[in-house]
Amino acid sequence: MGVRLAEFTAKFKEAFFEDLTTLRLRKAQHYPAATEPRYINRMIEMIRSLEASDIAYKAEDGSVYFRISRFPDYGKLAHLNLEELRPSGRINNDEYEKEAVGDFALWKAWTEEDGDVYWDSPWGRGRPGWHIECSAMATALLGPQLDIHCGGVDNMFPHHEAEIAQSECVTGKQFVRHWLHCAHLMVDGQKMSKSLGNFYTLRDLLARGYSGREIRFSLITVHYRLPLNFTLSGLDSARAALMRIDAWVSRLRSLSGGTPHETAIEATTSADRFLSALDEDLNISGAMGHLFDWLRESNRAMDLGTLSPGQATHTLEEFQRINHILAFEEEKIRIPSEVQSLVEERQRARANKNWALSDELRDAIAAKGWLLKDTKLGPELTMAAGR
RNA sequence: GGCGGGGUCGCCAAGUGGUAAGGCCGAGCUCUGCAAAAGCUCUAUCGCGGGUUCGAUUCCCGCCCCCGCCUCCA
Repeated sequence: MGVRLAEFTAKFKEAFFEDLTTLRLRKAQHYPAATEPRYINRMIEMIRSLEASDIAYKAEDGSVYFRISRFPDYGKLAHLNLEELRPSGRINNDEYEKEAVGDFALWKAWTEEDGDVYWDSPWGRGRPGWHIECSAMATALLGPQLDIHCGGVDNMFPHHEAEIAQSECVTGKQFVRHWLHCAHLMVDGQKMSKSLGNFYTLRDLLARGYSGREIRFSLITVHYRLPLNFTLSGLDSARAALMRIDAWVSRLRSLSGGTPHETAIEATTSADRFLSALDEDLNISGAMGHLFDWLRESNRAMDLGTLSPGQATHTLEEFQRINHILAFEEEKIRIPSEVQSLVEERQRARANKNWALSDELRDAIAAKGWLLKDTKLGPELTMAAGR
């Protein structure tokens, strides 16, 4: 209350962009805001165009609605037959001044509770409807026709239907060539919702000691059209799988050298197999299967000593082709100096074969939340995941 | 009720008309000051009942169960 809209939304935007970085998501070229004047103007323009062709009408409450009877394809995307819709009880007919229940708002007349959030329009003060915002911004930036439009399945109806209706009535062109609808995110077997309180924020998970790439891995493992049940044990298995990839990469690195040389075992080009799996409607699980097959095969070759330095270099280069997509490389973790000095002290104890002190120091390090393991390349630290 | 998406090893998850990828966990072995880690190896007959077929987890029919949407919060 009393907080300006822009001020209120700023912190959420900031958190959103932080999250993108944490999850290693490539940034989009544009992040349009529906409140920008150029888009508000475009929305108004579109609504005027619809009004001119008698598809939009202004109702008594001052709001402008889309007359869905003028767009026969409305409901086609979601396979809904509008005549057979079951009244869900959620609509209170008397509350609206619409001609038909299904008509959706293009422009909403200002009401008391909108406060200072309003724009002037040919229909008076008000604000745009949700659907027109997307049509206006999308067509402004991408033109009248989109190759791919993504969104959650839950938005298929009515939102995507409305977008199609508005856009096509204005531009006269097919709005979207391909729709990619992704399934819901579930948490611990239930739909994630505020009322159930069964949600984790990215910050919660980071605070529990999980890293961005572990969360990324966990989220990536399921096909986009299938619901993903997010669990902490899923994160644990992501962590284990990533450590295995890390170990493989560092093993290849220490072996690599010289001129890249193709290996006999992956003459079938593992990276190609990975990528062509993704070409099949983003079959990430199939692609990951290829990655791990490849990992095992080259590990076996290294065990047998049949992988040459040049082949190791080549394998790393091939891996980069898919890591470009996966972005699974290890992150630099910041080790507190107090922990670091304990590690150094322990190394001295080990050099003196003082195993008792060494073990004691490892416990001390563990008490500070770090897991230490001795590898051929020296001690390695991992942040312990909490519960 | 309508529409859509699912039910595959303890958990996660691919896939195909000819007898089931992969990951995690577990077990065994190797390595190792110990502990780990890491590497290798091993582990399913695909919700239920019919049908089609030489052969079905994969096709058809019926049923059961789970999830989502069914209109103005964006």
